[in-house]
Amino acid sequence: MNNRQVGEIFDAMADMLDIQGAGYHRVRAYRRAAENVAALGQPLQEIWSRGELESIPGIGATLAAKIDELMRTGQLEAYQQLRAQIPEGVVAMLQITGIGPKTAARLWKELGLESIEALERAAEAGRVRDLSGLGPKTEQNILAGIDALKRRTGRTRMGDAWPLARDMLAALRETKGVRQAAPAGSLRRMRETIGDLDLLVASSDPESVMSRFRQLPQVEEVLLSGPTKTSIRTHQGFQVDLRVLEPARWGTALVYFTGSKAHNIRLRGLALDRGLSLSEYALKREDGSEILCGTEAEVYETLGLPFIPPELREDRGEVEAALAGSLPDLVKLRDLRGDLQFHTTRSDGHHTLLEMAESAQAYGLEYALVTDHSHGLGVTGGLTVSDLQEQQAEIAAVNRQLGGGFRLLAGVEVEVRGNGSLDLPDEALAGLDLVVAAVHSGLRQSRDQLTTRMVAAIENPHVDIIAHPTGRLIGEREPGDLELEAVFAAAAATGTALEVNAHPARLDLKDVHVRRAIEMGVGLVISSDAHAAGDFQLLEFGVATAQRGWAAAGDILNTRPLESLLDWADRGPAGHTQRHR
DNA sequence: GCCGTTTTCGGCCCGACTGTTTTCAGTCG
Repeated sequence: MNNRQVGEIFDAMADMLDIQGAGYHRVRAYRRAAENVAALGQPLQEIWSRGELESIPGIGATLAAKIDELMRTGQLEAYQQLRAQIPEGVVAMLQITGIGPKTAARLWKELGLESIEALERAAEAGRVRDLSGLGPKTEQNILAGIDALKRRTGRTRMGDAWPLARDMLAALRETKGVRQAAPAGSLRRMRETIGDLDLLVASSDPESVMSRFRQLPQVEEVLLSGPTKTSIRTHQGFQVDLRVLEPARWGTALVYFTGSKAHNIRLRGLALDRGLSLSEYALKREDGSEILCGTEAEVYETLGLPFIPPELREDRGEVEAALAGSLPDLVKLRDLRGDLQFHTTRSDGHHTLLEMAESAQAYGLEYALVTDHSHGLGVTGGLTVSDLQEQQAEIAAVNRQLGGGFRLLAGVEVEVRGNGSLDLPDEALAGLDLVVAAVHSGLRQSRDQLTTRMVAAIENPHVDIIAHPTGRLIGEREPGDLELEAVFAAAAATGTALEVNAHPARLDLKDVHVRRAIEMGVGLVISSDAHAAGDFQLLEFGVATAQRGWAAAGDILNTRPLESLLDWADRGPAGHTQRHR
């Protein structure tokens, strides 16, 4: 029973309790527990075996007992009972926009509808309007919502949502009266996937902004539109919400719409402690007078807090840290001096070594490590020992050509074979500046097998960095079944670094694992995994992921100057012996 | 169901929009 499974059970229980009409706060307690379990970054099972479940925020005696039951028996009586009482299809109705727990319960109990399909037939037949309080419009909205649900492909990757947000905001900025325009919501917090896109605009002429927004070429359908809020659906079925407000209220609005919801609730609690009420419009005193905040910093300051970066706003301890003055000094994009994974046309990259080096230099990097695939990864036509030697000569030539201020480093992304050995000989690896090792095949191995294999790679004295440790592809492929605690322990013991792969499809390690790895003393690197000259910009996503994992510059090895990085890697035998003690 | 320099009970964030109502419930974020 892993963290994800427990979280899903608590979330499902929250849905079912909600339909049953359980109290709002009880339902919220289950949802909060689900979120906090998902945010742990370490196995719930280990916390359970140490008897420390109640140390998890939002887990009290009752929920701890439920987790205990799940861990011991793999079952949960209370969950089974709920499932027996409420048809699965009724719970599924909650996914339809516009249908909440109250409506779902009534459709089920009063119309006998037990699935989305049955609901669709009833709505088409005009039977839904028979319920008091539901009319023809609601019926049409339900049908539109079912249609949207069928087309919905789940959450969108951060890397796909950003271009859409940038395009729409650029268009809105051209509208008269606009002072500020920014993304908000999970996109601004740089979550790996985005549900709906939230945009925020400050303008003296809201109606012009709304009008422009409704007419953007990306818009397929206007879902709702009022003076301050408009929601649309794009042709791809992606929902975008726009809020427009007056510039003087920008700070409170940006805090509010950036969220997370859980973070906002904490801020509101702090406001109440100070006799204030916080909304998206202002902080309000008890006498009704308003404190307007034009910046986010003013909002936090009024609450007695330092500025909390959006990437931390998940109610994962950032409010406590802010109160204690112990917020981390997060790593910034500009702290990165180099990149430690990119590819060229020698394997599966699209540009030559020189083109990639020039792009890396133009991007502002001081060094970059070439890491074409080794030959074991057949699909990419990877490097043999002699290819690697040829490339080293080429690297020297490019370094001479580019001159000072930038240094290309010799490396490889060597394949970790099924048994944990590497598919290049020691002699070939010894001549490189840094060696990156990765698993690309056999990710479906058993937990024991995969973990043993990964630990073997980590303990290999030639290996400096493990690339994309879990192998996941967001929305496409589940991570390998790894015992990450063992991987982190091995990495910390040997001084082998783990990668935070910046590609938006990977983001691997992910945020909560970054945080756990740092706690365990693991050194990290942020790498672009660039396959084309423009891909160094992806580093931004890797930095954001590290920030979400509370990483400071000191936790990230490629923030170091070249000399210091090479000292760490120390290719000499003594250095390795020392580091792999 | 959680939680506590308001501590074992009584709180638990705040507001917009819609559809259906004659003043508001439900949903959403």
